[in-house]
Amino acid sequence: MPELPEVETIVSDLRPLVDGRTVTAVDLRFPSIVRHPEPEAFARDLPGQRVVALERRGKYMLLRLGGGAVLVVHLGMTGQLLHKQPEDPYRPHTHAVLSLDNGTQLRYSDPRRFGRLLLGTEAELIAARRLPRLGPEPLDPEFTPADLHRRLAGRRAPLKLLLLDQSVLAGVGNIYADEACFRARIRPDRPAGRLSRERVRRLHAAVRESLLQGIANRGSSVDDYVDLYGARGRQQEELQVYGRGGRPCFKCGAPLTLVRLGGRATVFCRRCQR
DNA sequence: TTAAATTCCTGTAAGC
DNA sequence: TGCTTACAGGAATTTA
Repeated sequence: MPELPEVETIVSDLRPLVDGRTVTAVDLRFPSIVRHPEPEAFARDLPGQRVVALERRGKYMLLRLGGGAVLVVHLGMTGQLLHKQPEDPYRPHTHAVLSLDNGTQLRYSDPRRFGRLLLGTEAELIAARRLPRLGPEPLDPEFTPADLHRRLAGRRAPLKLLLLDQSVLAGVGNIYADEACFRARIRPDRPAGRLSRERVRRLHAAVRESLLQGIANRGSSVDDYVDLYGARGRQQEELQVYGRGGRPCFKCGAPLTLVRLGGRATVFCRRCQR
């Protein structure tokens, strides 16, 4: 699943390849992957536009265009953005192909189609409710333990569900939420608003460390995630709890507990996390 | 405002 | 072997 570290890996690889390039053609092979504007307008308006900056916001990729609009890519669960030559064979479920003025292509494929492409100014996309208001960037130096404490205060939902809530914190998904809770030694089913300042401070550090380790390892390839070139990340080899329900905790040896929180598989260690 | 449930979608794996 | 079924989950939407 592409979460913050996976999207960050793609954006930083994509930057030197696409920054300054102009989109010359758009081929929508599955038009409804475009959620804004109408696919016809998307395919008509994007060609001729030059990419002037690439950013990541939460799990969203933002390609800023010369005209003031932004091309937004969200990978959903199984989305892949691949950098290809025109003669390379298409992989299945390739929904959109963007040709660039250096002769290369960006291809978007997504079997489950939970991902999306958007085009417009940020104000327009927010007004159209296509871009949600996102919480702070966890790796922003200005994001402090006090900020996190304030955002969790008064909330009775399980901690894990708030870590997954993109309006509370942007970019954390199921993998890094479980990993951060383990690293912080906090049970993911604890009511979020009941955590002491000390525990929130630990959680704040744990979230950042988990994400930074993921970036350093070029992401977790537990399912379909690959980078721009189709290569897998290495972070899945470092995961302590995600996907390991019933298997022994690497730290204490006790079998890890698998529960369901908000419909999400959640794994933690009853002995190490309290 | 918050929280929980539902929906979308298909490849994969488990079970019979 | 071949079929059916359950499961994976990000985020929008709906309901309470």
